[in-house]
Amino acid sequence: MDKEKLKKTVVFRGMEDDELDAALAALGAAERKYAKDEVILHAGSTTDMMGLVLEGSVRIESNDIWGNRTILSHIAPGQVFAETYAIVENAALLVDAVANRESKVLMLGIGSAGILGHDASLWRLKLTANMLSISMQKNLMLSGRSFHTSPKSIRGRVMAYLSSVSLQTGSDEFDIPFDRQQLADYLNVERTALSKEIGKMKQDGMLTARKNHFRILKSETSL
Amino acid sequence: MDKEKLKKTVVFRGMEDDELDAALAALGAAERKYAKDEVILHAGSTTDMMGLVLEGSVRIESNDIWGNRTILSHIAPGQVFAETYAIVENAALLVDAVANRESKVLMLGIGSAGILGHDASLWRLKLTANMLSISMQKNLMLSGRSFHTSPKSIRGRVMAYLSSVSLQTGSDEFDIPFDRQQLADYLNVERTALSKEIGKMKQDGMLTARKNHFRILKSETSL
DNA sequence: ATAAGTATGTGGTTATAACCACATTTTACG
DNA sequence: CGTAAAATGTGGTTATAACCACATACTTAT
Repeated sequence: MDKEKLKKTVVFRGMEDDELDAALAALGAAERKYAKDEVILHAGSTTDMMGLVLEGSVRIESNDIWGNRTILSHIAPGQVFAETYAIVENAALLVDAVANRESKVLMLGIGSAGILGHDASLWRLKLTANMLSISMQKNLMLSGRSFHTSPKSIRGRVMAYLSSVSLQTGSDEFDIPFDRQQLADYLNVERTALSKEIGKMKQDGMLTARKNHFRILKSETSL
Repeated sequence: MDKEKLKKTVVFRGMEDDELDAALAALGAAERKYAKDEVILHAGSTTDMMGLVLEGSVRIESNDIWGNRTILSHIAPGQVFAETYAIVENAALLVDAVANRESKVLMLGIGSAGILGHDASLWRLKLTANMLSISMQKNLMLSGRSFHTSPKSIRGRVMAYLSSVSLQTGSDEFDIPFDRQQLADYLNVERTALSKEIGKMKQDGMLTARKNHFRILKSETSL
């Protein structure tokens, strides 16, 4: 297990060699190999360990009761999975974690005893802070997406999304990081329907748009 | 500021008196009063402080560029707000935090310097772990909701939701914590349309449902 | 400069869910 | 109980978005 690589991951970022050693020992770090399509963590079970992908890749997928499969995300080397389930007690996994191809994963016991409870060592503080950072970042993405997809109409979603970008950039003119297809996927709508709606919004004088460049037009009535 | 009450909040849970004192001092804890409808944190700005509601209540609302307001949540005493924005650097608030009525709020500087960086004191570790717990819990809710509302059809959403509950309870027969209206709101669909769809799913032999009690029927074809 | 490929927009059709008005069932409680 | 109130279900209509087929614009490579 390559320590230099580990020290660059989101989990162990900022640690010194001795801290890393202590952390790995305390967390019962165990390197495991999985064959392609081998299930690492099963939906419905609980875990006090999270996974850190070392090599290969892990996919998170859902298989509902009636047999429909949805792939939710891919975890690349250096990234973690199942961290939420490991830390929140008694939370059953709603998804499977499956090796996408032959993969090496470092399993880390951060559950209950793992993170809190004991001494105030520096490695523990750093680890917890790193996990906090991971979690909050994810949180920000999730709540943003939730907010942008909660309006029922396409127009509502576009407005919610563009408002956010406008706030982030502090301007009413900006580029978005999506092309039409990606924006449609993000907003959970169909591409051509999105194109149509953006067209209508132009006609209604709400905005101008050309490719991924948008300008918001506030109508006089909204003052 | 009542220390006993603070020690019961999600933020300071598990701290001893002296740890609480140290924490409050290091975070520059400042009690502030807000009048009804006074804006505590403005959308578009950044903050390195989170709020802990002591008295009254705070609402999180969004006002988009075209003037549409959406109330997203209410924060009760003992609960926190803006914690994500405080910790994730340079993240502009997408929402306003507004006093719902005359309220007392404890502002806590947990940003950048606030939480990591320094000594490995016990209070810092506990605080960070508490924040981690808050964040992960929220995370779990958000990703669940996102997953349950991402299918485009009502049927898809119902299936995703019921699958999750079934996994959590480990059974194909269970009660859900929502009545029809609440489930409709949660899944972001219209109540009567939901009732209809559940009716169709019964006809199709996918499930039986009576009020908030459901039983999943796996058809032979899905083996 | 042209052709090929990709991204975006548009018209028409269909499926679906919102919406409205009301019937029926269930629950609460005097 | 028995009645009022609340929750749930149903039929019919309309609005909306998905879907399909294709036109147009823009990009890239040769």
